[in-house]
Amino acid sequence: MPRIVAERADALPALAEVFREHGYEGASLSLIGAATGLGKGSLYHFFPGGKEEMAKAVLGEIDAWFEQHVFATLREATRPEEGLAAMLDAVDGYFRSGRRVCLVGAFALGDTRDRFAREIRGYFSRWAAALCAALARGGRGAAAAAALAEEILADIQGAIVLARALDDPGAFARAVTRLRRRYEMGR
Amino acid sequence: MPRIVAERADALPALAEVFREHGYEGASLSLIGAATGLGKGSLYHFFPGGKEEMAKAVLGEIDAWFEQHVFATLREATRPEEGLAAMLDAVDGYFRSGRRVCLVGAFALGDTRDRFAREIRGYFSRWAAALCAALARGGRGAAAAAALAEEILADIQGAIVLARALDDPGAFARAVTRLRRRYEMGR
DNA sequence: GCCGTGTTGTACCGATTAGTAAAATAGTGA
DNA sequence: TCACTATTTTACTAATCGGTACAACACGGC
Repeated sequence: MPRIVAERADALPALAEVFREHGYEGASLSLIGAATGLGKGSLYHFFPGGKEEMAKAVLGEIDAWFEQHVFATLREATRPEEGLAAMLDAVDGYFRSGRRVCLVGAFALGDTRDRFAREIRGYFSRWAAALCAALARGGRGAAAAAALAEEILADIQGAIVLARALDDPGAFARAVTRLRRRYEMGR
Repeated sequence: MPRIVAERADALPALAEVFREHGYEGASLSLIGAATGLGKGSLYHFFPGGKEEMAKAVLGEIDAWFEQHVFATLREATRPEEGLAAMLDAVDGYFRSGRRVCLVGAFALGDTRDRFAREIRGYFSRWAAALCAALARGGRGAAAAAALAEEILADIQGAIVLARALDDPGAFARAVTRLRRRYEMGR
């Protein structure tokens, strides 16, 4: 089995960047080819399902990253506040302190949502569930924890929108420190 | 001057809906034609600048609507809490209680932002400014008012993302009531 | 009725789209 | 070296893209 350097997974980061910047429809095969350095032949060799399979693979990798670095941390932290602080650190890093967009959120706003409804809903609902559980372990009632989890997620996603709209990453950074302070996870 | 039924402004609502659902790139002229009932000839007669002019017109109308129903209300309300309550009512109605997306926010997340950077930034910065002023008149310090205004905007935009992602308009409705309660504007 | 202007339908342009097919290349195990 | 297979290049669809040009149409003033 010829195993050169090329791996399907190697193309995923560049692929993700293209979808993030141009959206699903806007990510043309020529843009994808330029970003990944792969010709159409290679792309369809690795992703026989075309663009849809590429986007699904990207969503899968994003999901796995959050599962590992965010959801698991939230679930496993001995003290819930530590889990929340770790989540904010990971999120701040992942979204490049407001300079990077949430691909899942961007997909959710457009008509692309219907195509990847399962993946999008899974990402956010598992994030909300992990966050909710951590808040509940922190002593809050089930209802309050659920409401708070939703508010925190909305704050993060909204801050990304705002940072892009105002062209001011600071809007995202301020949201993160605001969240850190509110739940007394200051650093 | 022949003044039939057709007015350029008559096409704007349908036009806005197409851009909202499909994004700027995804809003093809055939989709636009189907939604407005106008052929290409008519569209380019009313909007010689093509899609870009159509989108600018839509953004302008949205801006005017918010200026009239949200920003002005925030500025003119005798008691600031009334202005905030009126804003939440207007926003809840405009976004169809979470079943409708914010076109400006959706544009901000994609590469369409660069094309309409001025309009997008203006919309959000004027909204933030009006909200900030109302909060300041309510007795908060300048810095606290600015931070709070940003948080409220992020909460609204993030709730729209969440509602779409989870396919649950309730996520938006809960955010609105949450905001109403927090600032004691219950109804 | 006619004229002029505002509106619309239609044919067309070159460019680009996603995707297919197959020939050519390159690396690996024997 | 050879055979086998993974990978890549290339050429090619058929459809659609945004946009242009222009002829046909509809209406109001006269």
